[in-house]
Amino acid sequence: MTFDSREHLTGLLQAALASVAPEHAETPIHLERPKQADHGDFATNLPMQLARALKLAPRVIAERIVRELPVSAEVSEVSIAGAGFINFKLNSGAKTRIVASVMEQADNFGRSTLGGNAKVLVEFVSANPTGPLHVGHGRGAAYGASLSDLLAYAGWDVTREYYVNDAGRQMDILAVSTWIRYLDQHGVAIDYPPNAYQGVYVRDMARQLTNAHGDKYVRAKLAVLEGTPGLPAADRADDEAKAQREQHLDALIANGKALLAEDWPYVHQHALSEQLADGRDDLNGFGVHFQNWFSENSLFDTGLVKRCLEKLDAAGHIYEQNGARWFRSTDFGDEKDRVVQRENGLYTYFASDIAYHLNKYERGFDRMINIWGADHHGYIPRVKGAVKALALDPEKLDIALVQFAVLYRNGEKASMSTRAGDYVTLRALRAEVGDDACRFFYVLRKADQHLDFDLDLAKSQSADNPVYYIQYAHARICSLMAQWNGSEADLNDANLSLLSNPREVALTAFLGRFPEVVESAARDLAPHQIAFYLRDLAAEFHGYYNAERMLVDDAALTGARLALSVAVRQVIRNGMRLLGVSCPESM
RNA sequence: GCGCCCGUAGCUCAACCGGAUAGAGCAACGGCCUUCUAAGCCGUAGGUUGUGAGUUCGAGUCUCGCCGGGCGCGCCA
Repeated sequence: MTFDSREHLTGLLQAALASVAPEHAETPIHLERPKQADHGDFATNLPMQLARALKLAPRVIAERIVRELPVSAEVSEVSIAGAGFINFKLNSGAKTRIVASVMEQADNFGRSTLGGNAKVLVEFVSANPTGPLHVGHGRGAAYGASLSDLLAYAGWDVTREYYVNDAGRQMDILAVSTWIRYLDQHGVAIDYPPNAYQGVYVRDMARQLTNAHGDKYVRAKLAVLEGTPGLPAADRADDEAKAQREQHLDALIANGKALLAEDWPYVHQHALSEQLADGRDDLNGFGVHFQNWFSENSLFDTGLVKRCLEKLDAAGHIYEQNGARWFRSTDFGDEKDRVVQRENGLYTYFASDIAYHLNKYERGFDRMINIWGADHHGYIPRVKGAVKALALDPEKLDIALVQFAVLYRNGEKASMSTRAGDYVTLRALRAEVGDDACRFFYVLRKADQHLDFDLDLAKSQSADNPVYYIQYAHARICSLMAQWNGSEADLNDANLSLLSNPREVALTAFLGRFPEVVESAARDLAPHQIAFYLRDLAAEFHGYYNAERMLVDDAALTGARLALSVAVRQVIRNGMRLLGVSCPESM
């Protein structure tokens, strides 16, 4: 197994180092895979790292290290090159062994213990349950799910969590939106506020209310509108008009709460659970699953928000000003202090978020990863600040930002306007391009890069589409196996030494990289590395397939080549599973 | 204005935490199907890594300035 090869070479180098420069024996050995094949299978820049400390030319150090290198049967050639690299070539046995390893470890090939079974919480999506998920949430979902699966594969104990913003004004707006639609359906025509939720799903929920409880929630128009400032002209976009619209909406909410009294929570709850169920259904269909749906309201119910602020207060980080209570986040690197409790007594979103993070720490995770939309980056200092103020370890908290995804159709941007309610939903995107292409395209870019999502390309069943390219390699191998008149188990005894042509050697080396890619991707929180690796692996296989015939008269050679092919298929499966993309057996 | 992120082939993006000659895929051009799936393969062309300095054996990668783009700067969430 190549991983052993890496460790093996490290051991040889450490031994040589101990004798050449005992005082620097602890220097970390960095082994890399050279880009160029003639630079060998592995290379180290160790001599260059030592050059300054030893005050010697790198090549001189390289010569001394090579002289002291223990003899190894695994290594066929050691050379000094460039400014002071030491290049290693492995013997062919060491390389083809990887094929047997893949077959033996099967679904577990590439699995790592890097995470040391540490408990990590990955929180993602966490969209307000006020309407269907859109394509921006989709990227967070795809990234979070793949990252979680990747971390689990790399040895972490992963918990996937969705933070449900079920408290606060946005939920009230959804409830009042539903109620106004409901009233309209019962002949009580209220001008629909432009800042209420516009989507057709609001009407659907209103109808559901009627189906369940008839006209129970109908109230007189005058009562509903009582005390509201009214709506300014629709074409006014000045600050005064905007403020008035907000006041109008808040007054409608207040009236709703008063008029419906104990029935208001029902309407509120109905809207919440409908939207939550819709989102959950959507995500499940997308292959995105959560262990926890964490309610923001529960933080108030259990008194944690209060306790949390008391704790901060006791530590002297809270003060009062203008009737509100402020957290002195500037003491912890934020650019200004932040309100945690408003003049009207209500807690801000930030207050419950502090409590949420305290709760995460109290649950005993070794590490927490928040996946946020990049537009929230300004929020990082205050959350980190709150964590520090609570005397918790900020190093345990990682915040991964996901940039926007912009859809392109026929070369033009697709509309993403939330206000008009005509934005592209995740569900619509999934239906249009399919879950496989969707998941793959979302993670084909580094998360912190803007993503141009080309709908036409994702849909195209052509060579241009990288999803099919990889799936096709997998299907080809399945097809080969179906046509071969042998049993797969026999491949375990294949004579791998027959895999000697350059393409075969290159392909086996490529398979050996997979565990390294898994670790690197996990370390960098970068599942896109898996996607790139798989595409390159598929390319390597397609090239091999076109150059050599697999099913030949020579049974031994056929066996060796099919063993290699099956190993490729296995690695494709393992990688695609991390990305949540299927591997059809035929296309 | 201040803060964070980003500028790599015509386009979309990689580049193993500072390494060797910066790599893929589209698009362009030229080849390969009477044999295992042409959703494929082979080849050609395409670059002063936005720009100017600095750090050192060595910079796409680190530091600073400038230019250009995105986002954020609520008692919203």
